[in-house]
Amino acid sequence: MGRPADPARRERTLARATDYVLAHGLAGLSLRPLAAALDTSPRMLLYDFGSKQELVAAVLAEARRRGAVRLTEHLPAQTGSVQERLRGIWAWMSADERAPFVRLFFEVHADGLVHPENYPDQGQAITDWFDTLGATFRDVSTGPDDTVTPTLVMAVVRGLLFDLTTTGARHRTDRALDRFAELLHRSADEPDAHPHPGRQVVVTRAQPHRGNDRPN
Amino acid sequence: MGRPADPARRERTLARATDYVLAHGLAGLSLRPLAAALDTSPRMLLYDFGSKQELVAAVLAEARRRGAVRLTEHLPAQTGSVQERLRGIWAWMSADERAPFVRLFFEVHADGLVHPENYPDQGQAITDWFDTLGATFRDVSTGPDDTVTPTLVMAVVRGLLFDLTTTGARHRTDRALDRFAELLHRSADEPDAHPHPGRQVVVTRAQPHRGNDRPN
DNA sequence: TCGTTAGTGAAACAGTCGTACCATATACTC
DNA sequence: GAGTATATGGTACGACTGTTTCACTAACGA
Repeated sequence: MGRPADPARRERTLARATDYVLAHGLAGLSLRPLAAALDTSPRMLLYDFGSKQELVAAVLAEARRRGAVRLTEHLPAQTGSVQERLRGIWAWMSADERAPFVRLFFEVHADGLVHPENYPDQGQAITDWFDTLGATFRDVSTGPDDTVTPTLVMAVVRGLLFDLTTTGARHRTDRALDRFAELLHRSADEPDAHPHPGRQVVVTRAQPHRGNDRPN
Repeated sequence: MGRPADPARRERTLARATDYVLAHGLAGLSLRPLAAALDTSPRMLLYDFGSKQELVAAVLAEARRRGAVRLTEHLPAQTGSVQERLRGIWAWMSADERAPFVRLFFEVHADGLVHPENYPDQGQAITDWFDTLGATFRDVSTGPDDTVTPTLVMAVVRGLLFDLTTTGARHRTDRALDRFAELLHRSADEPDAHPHPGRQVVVTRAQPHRGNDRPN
């Protein structure tokens, strides 16, 4: 009885809103301009999502979903040398098509530093990479549950992305990644040519999520 | 003739405003709460700084100045092994006392990605490290004008800071840095055990500042 | 046609924002 | 005292914010 609901409209709005946020960023997001760009009204945005906060959460989830899909279909297995795999990851993540995602990623991180209470599972966005990258770089890992290698690889990629997005120095960042790939490649060839006491298998898998300075 | 100007007041306000921004972040900064916390009025803030934008610029310059002072007095020369130097840099930058600076740093970067026109010299904040770090890690550089090694070192530090501030995983990030230090150390011992054709001295010093997608 | 539910436009509300205007107070020289 | 430049308080403006309220239409089953 009554007019049937149309969930497709909400999905369509969500998709277009995600496009909009990827193009314009999260910081200055406002309902009225967003609604105007989406050929709808702030009234309908609240009708569909309840509040701006929930809308943002839905948009971020959608963006994450899109990024995850693109990634898994791009990193199927470990093929080629360490350098080739690393270069592949870097080329994919630093490509111009990924720039909106990278930008949103940094924006969310920065906002999460000021308002950590709004992003309860942001740490998971980091640790989720472990399984994927751990499998990709198994030959240069220190053990089956090695979290240090994925941590370092992702730190290099994120740090270089930070540099690239700030300076635009494509050549310099490309070469820096090559240098890292070379370092990592050597460690595979000579696993213990120089014994270092600090080298040991890591046991910890998931670290507690920052229970330090903000007691909230 | 007339009442003498009191430039000390502006300096005092700037110092306290910088404290406030380091504590509360840049994103939600508003004149009225800021003025209230500084025992002054929005009227005086505009009187001293002209506009909010100029105030923010002054605060960022002051924050950068503070950070630079602390750094130069902490990294005097290259002492100890590569690992020790790298660990020293990491320990200093990831210390809790630096957290407000790191947070502001990431916040400015994220805002710069959305509004690059507001940060004309942000690329310099990256390339400024080259001289300092180039001197610190001269023994593992590929040449006197090597920008790749400082780029990679800073990328690792920034990427791990990104991880640490998100997940709070102190132990895991510490170990990841140790792993990188080990990789870098080996490359010093065996400078060319494995010849790689891609290895060569970099000539470019300062890259053009991202004149790509935003023609403004 | 009527009842019922979903969708939607317009307007208003209560608040915040940066900033401008106007008056006045303060501290100095002459 | 007058003259003058600096410093400051108070207030209001116009533009924005997320959200709410009221009225209304659209689409269905009975």
